[in-house]
Amino acid sequence: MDTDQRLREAAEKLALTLAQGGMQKTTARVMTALLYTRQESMTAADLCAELSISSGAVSTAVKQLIPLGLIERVPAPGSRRDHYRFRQGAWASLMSQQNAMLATMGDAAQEGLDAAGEDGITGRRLHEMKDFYAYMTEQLIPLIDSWRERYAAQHTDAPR
Amino acid sequence: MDTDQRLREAAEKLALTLAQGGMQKTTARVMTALLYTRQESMTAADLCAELSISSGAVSTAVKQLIPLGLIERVPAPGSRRDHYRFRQGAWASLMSQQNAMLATMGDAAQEGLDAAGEDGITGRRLHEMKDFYAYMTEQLIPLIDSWRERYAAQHTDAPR
DNA sequence: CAGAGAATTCACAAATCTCTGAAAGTTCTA
DNA sequence: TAGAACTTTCAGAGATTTGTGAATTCTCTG
Repeated sequence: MDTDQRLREAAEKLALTLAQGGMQKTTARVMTALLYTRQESMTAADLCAELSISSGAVSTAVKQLIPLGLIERVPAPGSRRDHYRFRQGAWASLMSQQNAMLATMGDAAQEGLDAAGEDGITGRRLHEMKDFYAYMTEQLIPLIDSWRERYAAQHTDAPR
Repeated sequence: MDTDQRLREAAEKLALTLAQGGMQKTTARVMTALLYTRQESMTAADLCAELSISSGAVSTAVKQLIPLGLIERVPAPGSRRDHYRFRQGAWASLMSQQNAMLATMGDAAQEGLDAAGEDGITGRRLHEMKDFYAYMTEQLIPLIDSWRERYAAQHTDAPR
C-alpha cells in the first residue's frame, strides 16, 4: 500500500477514536487530515476533496479547531484562499484546555460542599473530589509548562 | 432553598457540563445523582424516581459507569435490590482512563511515522505529537499514583 | 470601487443517537 | 423448585445532532 493511503487510513482511524472521546466527527476528521497530510498546509477546497464533505462543514470544523489552538490559518502568498495548518504546540494547548475542565470539577465539588456541608457522607465524597482536582490542577499546569520549555529548547535553532 | 434542592441542581449542572465534554447525558445524570446524593447509596428505583427515567436507561448508564470505576454495585443486606454508590477513588480511576487515551495518541503518532518516515514536514509534526504524549504518559502515571498514596495515608484510620 | 473568488451562514433534510416500554432473563426465597 | 422481585435486553418512536447546498457576506485585486 502506498504512503498516502496508509496516512489517510491512520488519519481516519484516529478521527474515529477522537469522535468516540467526544469530539465532533467531522471536526476530528478535519483535524487529523491536517495532522497526517504530507503537505505543509491545506486549503478548504483540499479538505472538501480529501474528506468528501461540503465547504460548510469545513467552515464549521475550522471554527471549532482554531479556538482550541489545534490549527491555524496561514497567510498564503499568491493565493486568495485560506490555508490551514496543524499548529506547533497544538498538543500542549489541547491539554491546557482539558485542564480547564479540572478547575470546573473543583468548582462543582465546592458548590456541593457549600450546600451539603463538610460533614456526613456527601461531604466526605465531595471533599475527596475537591482534593483530587485541586491536586491535579496544581500538578498538571507546571507539567505542561515544563514540556513547552523542554520542547522550545530543543528547537531553538530549527524553527519551522 | 433547601439543601436537597441545591444539591439536585448542582448535580444537574455538573451532568450538563460532563455531557458537553462527551459523556452520554443520562450516564452523566446517573453519575452526578450518586455523587451528590445525601444517601450512602441508591437503588435503581431511586434513580428512576430522582431523574424521571426508565429502568432501562438506568441499567444502560450503570453498565457504562461501572467499568470506568466511577460507581460500584453494593451488596445490600435485607434488600433484593441492587444498590449503587459512588466509588472511593473514582476520580483517580477516571484520570487513569484518560491516561489510556494518551497512550492511544502516542500509538497513532507512531503509526503515522511508520508510514511517513521521520523526515519531512509530516515526520516532524508526528514526532512532536509522539514526544508530547510519551512525556505526558510518563509524567501523569506517577502523579496519579502519588495522589493515591497521599490520599490513602490520610485515611488509613478512617476507612469508609 | 466594481467585481470575482472565497468563506460563512442558515434553513432544512438526513442520519444518528437515545430513551421508553415491554418481553425475556436472572436470582433469591419460601 | 415455583414464583416473586428485580434487572437486562431490544425494537421502535422520538429527539437531537449534523451535514448539505444555496444565499449571503466578506475580501482581495485590477
